[in-house]
Parts: sequence; structure tokens; C-alpha cells
Amino acid sequence: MNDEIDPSSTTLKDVAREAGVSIATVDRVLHGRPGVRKATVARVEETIERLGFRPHAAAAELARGLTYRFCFVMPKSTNVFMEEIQQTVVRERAWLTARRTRVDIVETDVFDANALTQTLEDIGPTYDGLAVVALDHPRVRAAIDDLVAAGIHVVTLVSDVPSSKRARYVGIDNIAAGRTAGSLIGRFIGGRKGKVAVIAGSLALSDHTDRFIGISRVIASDFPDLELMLPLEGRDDDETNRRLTAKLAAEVPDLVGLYNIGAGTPGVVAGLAESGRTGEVVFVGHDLTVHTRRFLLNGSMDAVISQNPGREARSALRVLQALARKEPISTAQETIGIDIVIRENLP
Amino acid sequence: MNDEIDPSSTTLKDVAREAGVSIATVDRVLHGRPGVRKATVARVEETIERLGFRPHAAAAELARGLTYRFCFVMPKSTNVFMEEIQQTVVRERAWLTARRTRVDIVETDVFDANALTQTLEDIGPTYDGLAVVALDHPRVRAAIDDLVAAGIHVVTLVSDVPSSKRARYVGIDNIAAGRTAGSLIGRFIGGRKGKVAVIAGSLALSDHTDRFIGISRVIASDFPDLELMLPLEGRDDDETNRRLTAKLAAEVPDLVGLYNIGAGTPGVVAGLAESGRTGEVVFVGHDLTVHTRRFLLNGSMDAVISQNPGREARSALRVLQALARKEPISTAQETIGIDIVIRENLP
DNA sequence: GACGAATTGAGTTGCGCACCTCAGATTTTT
DNA sequence: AAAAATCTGAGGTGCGCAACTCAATTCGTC
Repeated sequence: MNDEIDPSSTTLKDVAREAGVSIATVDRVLHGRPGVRKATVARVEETIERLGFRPHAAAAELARGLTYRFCFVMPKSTNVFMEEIQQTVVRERAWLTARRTRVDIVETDVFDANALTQTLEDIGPTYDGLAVVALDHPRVRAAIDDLVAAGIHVVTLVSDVPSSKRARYVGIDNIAAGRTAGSLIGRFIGGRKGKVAVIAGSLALSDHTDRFIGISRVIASDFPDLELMLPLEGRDDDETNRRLTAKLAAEVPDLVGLYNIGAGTPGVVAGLAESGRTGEVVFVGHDLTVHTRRFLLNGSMDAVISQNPGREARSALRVLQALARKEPISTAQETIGIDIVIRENLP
Repeated sequence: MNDEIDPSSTTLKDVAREAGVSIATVDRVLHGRPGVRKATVARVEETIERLGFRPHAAAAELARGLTYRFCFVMPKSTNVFMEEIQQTVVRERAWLTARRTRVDIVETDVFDANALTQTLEDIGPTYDGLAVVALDHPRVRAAIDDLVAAGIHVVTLVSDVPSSKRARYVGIDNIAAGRTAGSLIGRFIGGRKGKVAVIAGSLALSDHTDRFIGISRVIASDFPDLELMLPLEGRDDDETNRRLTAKLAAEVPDLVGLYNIGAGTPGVVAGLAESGRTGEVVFVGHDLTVHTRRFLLNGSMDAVISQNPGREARSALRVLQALARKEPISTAQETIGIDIVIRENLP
């Protein structure tokens, strides 16, 4: 297509010639190997700078002949969100394979600290890097720290273990997510007085408690006319959520807002529909799925707070690769945002 | 770190041996070169499939020795949003250079069809691919189509030329963006009756007209209590916007919502503040900048509709690279979303 | 079964770099 | 001044593939 000019095609040889040294010396400088006088190092570095030389990434990789092995440790459950992450990884496999990077997916019971710890200890050392949907538990933290100490790169995914030595957390700030949901509910209610209910999966999960903390704070500070009820636990289960919601809608006449912190949104929608209060009660939930997309379109939901699973998966992969190759990580690019989705900006 | 097992390290040689043919034949099959019997092609392909062989990307690139040259054609103006795009490109340069990809940025008057056409004709043919912030004009379209016909990959950025043969549009759906803004304004107003005003930069820009179409439609269909006023044109200028807004706020007592379609949001905020109606009038604008971020935090704005400039720049780069290398493009990854930003989910 | 055409094998070269060896040059120390 | 330590040059090898040549083999056709 265009091969007359070779952009920045300065090679090692060029640098060596320009600096008046041999290729071997440039190589020594480039890799910080010993045996070069300071003055020479400076001269070579100046030449590299002046020529704008960058080692040809493809050539370097080829010569190094390294291969990478990563693993995603994920929950067994059939959760749409987690499935999307896995599918993204699977879809990226061909591309990754061509770059001599292998990615496995291991499913385990991430809610069982012992099981998760065991998994990490068993399989961790066979990889260069791990992405873990982690439970915040002392034993899990210890397992992560051990892996990091052994030189294995670990990133937490979706759910963080903040006190651990993991290189990074790829996921959203759940307190902020809760605040966002609360603020939207408050504003959509538009001055009416009444109660706001919250349905959580389980308050043993830190992301769920974080979200509850978020909505509590924002309602308390910004919406004095609203009263936040104590959270109900529905185990992310459709049927349980349906029952809880129907009961709630029937027993609390001044219910004006509803926040489903976890999964099982179809159940909540069904419960609201039973009570005939769909649309009257402002309802915000999490995660964009085929269901929530439909609920937004037909008016059963007012907004969805979402984190893009595909983006998280790719971000985790990029971070793991960058860590393994000792390349810098672009914080801006790897920060996962809290998406607000309403009917009008559905992707 | 981990070099005992080589994930998917099947090479051309392995495939040749397994299929009982020579490396040359595998190479012929792999690149669709003629001179191989159908039966042999099938056998080789089967073997490739069975072994999960993927050509080592780094080796292939090295052997091919290709280099790529791309160019971003962008407006001259000192617009924060456009600047961010440019900065992202600049930041990615080191990485790109290591992959023998050179990216230039050319500034031109993209609002002048002749100037833009001239630029495209002049510099276009020296590149493998272009990302253009395009004006939708017949001459521009013709210039783009000519480039595409000459085998140069073209993507439109931020602003599209839908009827052209450009490979892709990297940016948001502006009608949907307008709908989103309108819907948020309507919901935040919360049942009050009144007027909603719109300030545009110039209705000669298709993205601005598109956004106006969007808000018009959603107000008409979803918020019968609101009356949308005719749009004012403020040329994206702070001072003009300030004057327009102050006049508006003074003359329209039942103003309940305000939508700034383009830039110059600080001016609008100043105008609202002068009239003492900040907070009372729901105000939504575009693009997250240092200014709009501050306005969200101090309550001068209720929401910002935003497209992430860094993400757009990287997406354009990825698309151009994929096109040049004839790799598939992941539509899901390259779709730019309409971000809703409120105080609570500020990144 | 002979002929030209189609198919296949064997081999070479080079991409740019990482990593290595070893001899020779230079500097520092004794 | 000699010995030791430190630096530097020249060169080689191989990573896996693309692209090519040329000869050898097989095929289809009459």
C-alpha cells in the first residue's frame, strides 16, 4: 500500500553507527546490562533519543520467544454478566493465540473463601498472571499476596480485595454506583415524598453492601423528603425477588422508589407488575442484559446502572499483558466507568 | 517467568509435518496462493484446524516488514474535546512507533468544505488510512470516496458523512444523544409545566441539528407538559452564550429546562447565575471537561452528555490498524456509547 | 505412453532483535 | 612498567514466518 517510506525505521544498526559504537554496546545499554562506561551509555542514550529509536516490538517478541499464560478465576454461577466476561475472553482467544498468549478460564465457588483460596494456591503458580473475581476475606487476601510475592501478576475483577497486593482492580467503584442509583431515583421521583426500598442479593457481598452505603448517603444528604427502608435480601433470585417486591408494593402505599442492587431484576419487575404499580414507583437496577434492556424499552425500569462486561474483560487482559511485558498501563484507558443507561441511550 | 510449556506453539513446520506436505505448500494454502490441489488444501486446512495453528503475529509482521502510516484530520480550533483526542494520539505514539505505525495529525478548517476537500486530496494519498472529523458536504463526500477507491482506509470521527464510502464512523449517534438529554431534562423537571430552551453552536453542523432533532422528538412524545422553544445559536462562544442565557432567563419566567447542544457551557452557567435561576432551571450540556466537571460538582449543571474522547481516539486507531492488517473488527468494542454523567458517577 | 500442465518439495534469504562468546583495546591498579 | 580489571567490537545463532526460485514429481489428456 505504502512502502516507499519507512516511518521511524531506525534500527539497532543505525543507532550503533550513529553513536560510533557496536551493536553489542547498544544492546547492553538498551537492556541495562553491565560493562559499559558511563560516558558511552550517555552517548548511546542521546543517539537513541535523537533518532527516536524504538525497538521493533514484533522483532523483540520474536527474539525473546516468550509466551504468556493467564487465567481468569470466575464464579461457577450462570450469571449473564459473568458469562459475558467469559465470552469476551473466548472471543479474544484467536487474537491472543497469535500473540502466543494463552488464557484459561477456571470456574470455582468464589463465595467460598476456602474453595477460592485452594483454587488460587493450586493453579496460580502455573500462570504468569491471574484475573480473579475475588471475595474480600483474609485467607483470600493471603493467597493473593503469596502469588504476588512469587512474581505472579494478579488483578481483581468486578469485586476487589483492596487490602491485598494485587496490581490492580478492574471494576467499578460500588459506593459511587450506589450513589448514582440513589441520585437518579431521587431526581426522577421529582419532589414527591415517600419511601425508597432496596433489594440486595446478599449483604455478605462487599459490592452489594457498598452500593447500599452509596444510596444511603445520597438519600440522606440530598433528598430529605425520601425515607430509605432497610434492605431486603433476595439472593439474586427471580422468584424470591418477585415475592418480596409484591409484598412491598402492597404493604407500603407511599413507596415511590425501588433499587435492586443485584441480579434477579425480572423477578422485581414481575412483582411490581402484579401490584399494578409499574411506572408509578421509580425503579433502578443493575447490569444491562437482554432482560433489563427490554424493561427499559417497555417502561418497567427507569434506569440501569451498568458496568460493561466486555470492556472489563478486555481491560483485565490488557493490564495482564502490560504487566507481563513490563509496559506502562494507561490509567485513563483502564478506568471502568459507571454507565447510566436509560431508554434513550441504550447501546 | 514461565517457559516450560509453550502455549499453542505449533509452527508452520509442525503443520507441514502433520499434514505430510512441505512448508511451502502450507504457506500456499495459508495465503491463498494458487497451485495446490483441492484435496491437499482441505488436508492442510484440517490439520491447521486440528492443531489450532495460528501464525505467530510477531513473526508474520516482522517477515512482512510492512509499516503503516495514518493521519488524523482535525479542526484547528482550540476545543477541549478535540484537544483530548489529539493528546491521546500523541500519548499512543511511542507504542505505535514500536509497532512501526506512524500517526500524523493534520489540522485544517474542517468547517470549510473546500479547505477540507483540498486537505484530503493533498495529503490523503500519502497515507494508508485516515481518521477525519468530517463535514457532511457533497465535495467532502466525493473526496472521501475517491480515497477509498484508491485503497486508502477512511474512518469518520466524531462527525459522520453517512452517505460516503468510509469504512466506519467512530462517534456517537447524535440524535440519540439529543433524545437522552431531553429525556433527562424531562424527568429531572419532575412533572412541572413550562418551557425548555435549547442553545446550539450552529445549526449548520449536522451533529448539532441531530441533537436538536433528538430532544424535539422526545419532548414531543414523552413530555406533553413541556414546550420546547426554538433553538438559539451561540456559536459555541462563552460570551454570546452568557448573553443569550441571561436574556432568556429574564424573559421567560416559566423556563424549567435548558439544553446546551454544543460548547460554551461556562457562558451558559454564567448567564444562569446572573439571573439567579441556577438550580431552578434543569440544565444539561455536553462533553465532560474541567469546566463541566466543576459545574456538576457545584450544582450548576444537572447532567452532562458525553462521549469519551480518549476512547474515540483509540477506537479510531484500532479500527485503522485492523483495516490495514485485514483483521476483523469487534463491533461491540468499537461502538462508542453515549455517556450520562451526573455528580455521582463522575470518573 | 507421451506430452504439457499442474502440483509439490526443498531450499534460500531476510525481517530486527535478544543473547551469547571471545578476542582485543583501554583504563586502572599494583 | 607490568598485571589486573574494565570496557568494547566483531561476529554468530535463532526466533517463525513471508516470499521467492527451481527442480522434481504427479496428473490429466490425447
